[in-house]
Amino acid sequence: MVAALKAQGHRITPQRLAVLKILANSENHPEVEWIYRKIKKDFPTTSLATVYKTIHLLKEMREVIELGFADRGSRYDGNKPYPHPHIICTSCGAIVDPEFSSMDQMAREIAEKSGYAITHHRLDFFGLCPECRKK
Amino acid sequence: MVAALKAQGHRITPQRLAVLKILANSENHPEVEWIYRKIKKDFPTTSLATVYKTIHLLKEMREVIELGFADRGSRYDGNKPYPHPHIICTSCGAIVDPEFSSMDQMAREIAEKSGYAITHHRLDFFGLCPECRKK
DNA sequence: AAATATAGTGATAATGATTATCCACAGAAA
DNA sequence: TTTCTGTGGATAATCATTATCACTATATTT
Repeated sequence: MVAALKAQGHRITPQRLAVLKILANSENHPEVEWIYRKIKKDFPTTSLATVYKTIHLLKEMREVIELGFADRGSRYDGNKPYPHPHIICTSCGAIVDPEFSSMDQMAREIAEKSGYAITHHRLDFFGLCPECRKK
Repeated sequence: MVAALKAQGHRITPQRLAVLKILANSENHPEVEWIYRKIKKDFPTTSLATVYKTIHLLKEMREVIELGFADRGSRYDGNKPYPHPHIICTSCGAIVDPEFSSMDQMAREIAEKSGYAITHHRLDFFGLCPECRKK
């Protein structure tokens, strides 16, 4: 990630390094507030805005993926910065990465292996529609 | 839907009927503002809050599903109120329901049949984690 | 049909995550 | 050292959604 930042002409600041480390090392798909609190321990003067800016930067460079939700804050993943399924607890918000084989048995397998009680899912494909491709 | 509302002891008001009709008949996965504007033509005094309340109600009765986004308003589907994949234009926001067979070829098939240029996707499973199941 | 109880509506304030703004500062280049 | 641009910090602004609350409409009961 550091290399990617430098390559694009961005500076490596202590604050950025801190955000970056947390994103690269955490398995829990953290939210901004969580990252912010962790950073405050080492750099008490860090602003929340800086955390947002850094995440936004890494997101644009595709070093981090965002899991956006309408009813709560976004969650981030710097470990596997590419599309992959998630299991999300609708009660406590825990997020884990399931392993599975085919789409048909997917939900069943995921439920078994993860111990989650799957109630519903969401599968979205993003891209440009025919109209927008022309432009 | 009307039956479902009555069954749960809810009143059938003109405003609710209007929201309900729109949700049941539109193929475009409308957003709240769009629904609101359409309703204003027939019931100019309708409040935006009422639209939100009605949608929330239908969502709770599982008559409508919500596609929530972090960076824009939610979109709703009253035609197929059960989990199913979507193709979403990251430029204009157009949403369509693809048809496909297996997970492996899914993205490819969807791209071909829909004409979308798929760049990424999102597949989320929701449910209760082991901890929350105990409670 | 009138009365009553209560759910629903409308207007607006509040909320909360995220983004924009703006100024001061830091680090590289000259 | 001076300059120049990128970055950080603090806070205001934004925007979709929800909460609030007084008023109204609806369905039921009498």
